[in-house]
Amino acid sequence: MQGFFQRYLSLYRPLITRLNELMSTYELSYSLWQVIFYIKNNGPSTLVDIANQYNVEKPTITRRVQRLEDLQIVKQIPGIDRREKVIQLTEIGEEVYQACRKEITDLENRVMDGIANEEQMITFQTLPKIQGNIMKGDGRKSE
Amino acid sequence: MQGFFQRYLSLYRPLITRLNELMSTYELSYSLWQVIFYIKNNGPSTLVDIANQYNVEKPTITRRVQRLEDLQIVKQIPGIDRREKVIQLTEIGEEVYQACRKEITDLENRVMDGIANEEQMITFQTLPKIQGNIMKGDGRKSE
DNA sequence: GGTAACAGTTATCCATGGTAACTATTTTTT
DNA sequence: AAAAAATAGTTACCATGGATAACTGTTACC
Repeated sequence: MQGFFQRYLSLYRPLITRLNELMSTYELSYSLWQVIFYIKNNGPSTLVDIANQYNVEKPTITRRVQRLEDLQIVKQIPGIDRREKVIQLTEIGEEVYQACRKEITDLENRVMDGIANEEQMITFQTLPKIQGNIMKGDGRKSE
Repeated sequence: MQGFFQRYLSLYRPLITRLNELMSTYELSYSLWQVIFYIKNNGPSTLVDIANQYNVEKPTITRRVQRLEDLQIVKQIPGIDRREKVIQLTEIGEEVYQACRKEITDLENRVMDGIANEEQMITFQTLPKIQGNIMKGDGRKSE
């Protein structure tokens, strides 16, 4: 499938730019949205939970959470393990989630305009398979 | 198609990391590769040509080309319009192109492992349609 | 020949993410 | 139970990639 990477990657910048525009209304970006999305769908979570989910390092999540705390979108709740910082959505956070969720879903629909349902489904299913193949080949532990 | 963006975006970082690893052998990154690829396939080109192709600003391409000149992968050739900087692959550049082209194509094949040809084709065709929909909605000029 | 448009560069800034080194806890080992 | 190892999080610093604004030359237009 020669040229696949090019096609995949040339969509990235327009898409992420669009998403960030969309969320700038709430002083958010897609990277912050990921955190909101995660704790909304998985309940109160630690920074390590989130870092694992998105395959990024801990300091990256530390920063995202700090910004969300500044925006009063998340707050820390007491946990048993005092090493952990368990965070949760605030009420403001819930509202922001609902508003963004709607806008993102709308965009997801618009973006699929004129594309047959079957094609959408197949693309939807194929992307994670590709990701699996890439991450399988990572072979970090095999040294 | 709820959750599409998440699926699309979660593939980005593993993929670009993999590509950059692959090209670090040649002191390259994917962003530099794009320039090499463009002038290989379109012949001697100006910085504006390249910037237009990838929807990035001119200073971004200035930097990429400077680094490729340092690496002796591209060189400037004389043109009629003395404002323009027409660049072309050097002999070293040609060799690097061939080597990278091969490695990237190999990776493109590996990444599609276990995915039916039909699914590959549909995904391949769907991505640019989505991109079209996003960029259509940009409406920059319509103010 | 003067003005506008264009190609490219420089300087500066922003967003995102990585690594290394550290603190504070908890778990494991002995 | 004390020592060592592992874990969660933070801080400081750096790299990449891209944007904008302001600038220099050069060419096109009238």
